[in-house]
Amino acid sequence: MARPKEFDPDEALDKAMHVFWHKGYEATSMEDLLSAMDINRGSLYDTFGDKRALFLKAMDRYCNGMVAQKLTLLNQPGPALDTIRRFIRGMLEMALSDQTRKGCLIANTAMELSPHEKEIGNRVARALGRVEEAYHKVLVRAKQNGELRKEQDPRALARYLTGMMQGVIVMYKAGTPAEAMRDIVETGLSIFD
Amino acid sequence: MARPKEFDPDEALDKAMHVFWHKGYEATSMEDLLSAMDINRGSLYDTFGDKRALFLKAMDRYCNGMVAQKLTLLNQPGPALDTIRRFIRGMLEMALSDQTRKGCLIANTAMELSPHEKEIGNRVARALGRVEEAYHKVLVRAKQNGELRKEQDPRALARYLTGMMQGVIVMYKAGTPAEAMRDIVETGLSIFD
DNA sequence: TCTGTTCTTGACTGATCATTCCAGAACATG
DNA sequence: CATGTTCTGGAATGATCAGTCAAGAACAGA
Repeated sequence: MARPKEFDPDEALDKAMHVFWHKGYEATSMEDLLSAMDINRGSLYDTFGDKRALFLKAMDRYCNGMVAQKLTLLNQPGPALDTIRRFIRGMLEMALSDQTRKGCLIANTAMELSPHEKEIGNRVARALGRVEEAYHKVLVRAKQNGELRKEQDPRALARYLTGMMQGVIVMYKAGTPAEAMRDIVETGLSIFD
Repeated sequence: MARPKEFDPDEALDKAMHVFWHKGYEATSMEDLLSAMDINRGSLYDTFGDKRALFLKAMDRYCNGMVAQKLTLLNQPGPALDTIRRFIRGMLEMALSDQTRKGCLIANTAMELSPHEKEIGNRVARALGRVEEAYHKVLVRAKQNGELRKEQDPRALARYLTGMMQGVIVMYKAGTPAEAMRDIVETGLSIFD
């Protein structure tokens, strides 16, 4: 019974997410967000709250969108270890093809805000936990199928893969050449040989 | 032939380094730096230049101090792989004992600034290169001593260790429990078993 | 067409940002 | 003790920051 919004909130949030993803929280100004989202000040504050609230919504969107979608790739049928190898190599190639070097919003946020912002830190931890669980699930299957050695533990391996991929992100943001990046990933995966 | 400084520039730079290390570049204000360094505005600008110049000096101090010192541990005699294991476990325990979760200034800076600031990015890359070289040197010795399998390449392994440790830092900044951190490191090291 | 609600717009606020500048204090040299 | 240089302290700058607000536009329902 009133005037409808002239913009799509999901679309605007998506734009905001990409700005935070690219520049980080502190380095992003409301001006940056406004021009990227192409809406007005009042609309932004009315719809999303303040900068911090908008950032939390952007994180949620990232986790439920980008991350969740990628993790479904780990549910594919076939040999478990092959699925993992394919997944990790795919993530690397995707990263290498991004000229803007945005990396991963979760990793970026972990580094910038986790130690200082408890609520945000909790979300980061939860997101990383979801990643670990996704690896864990495939690795349990690998174990059952006899694809792992006796001393290899799915939980420890899941944590290892989670951590190693975060390292890949750091090296990639640091501008490491593709060849060195592939060395890291292939050597990391050689644990399954 | 004039009034001497009332403060020790090295000491002040060290304080500044710790602030940047703890809070990051953007989140650190000149006020933060002034109060931590316990000097006055004029003195800061006269001695170190502007914020960016101060940050570069802080980075250099970190690389030539903290990092270089740690890397000498990789030059110790004895079995090469044991040296690496000791080094990496030591780094982990050192990190876990830091309640402030500062992490590593190089990794923090890689994530915050490398993609956006070329000059800073170059320093990050150079620092990571030095780390890789330090690993490489020990790994070449390991190879010569027959501590590595035939298919294991010192260069790839050095890159792998460099990257994996960056991942450890991210996970640690994200607040990952010590137990999970040790899983990551021990699984990562199991590549040498 | 009229009414009521919500959205849009842009000016505005006060705080904080990095940086400059200058007056006076402090010291080494003559 | 006098002089010249450098350092100190703090006020002041203009830019930018996040966030507020009021006036008017736009639309849905009556």
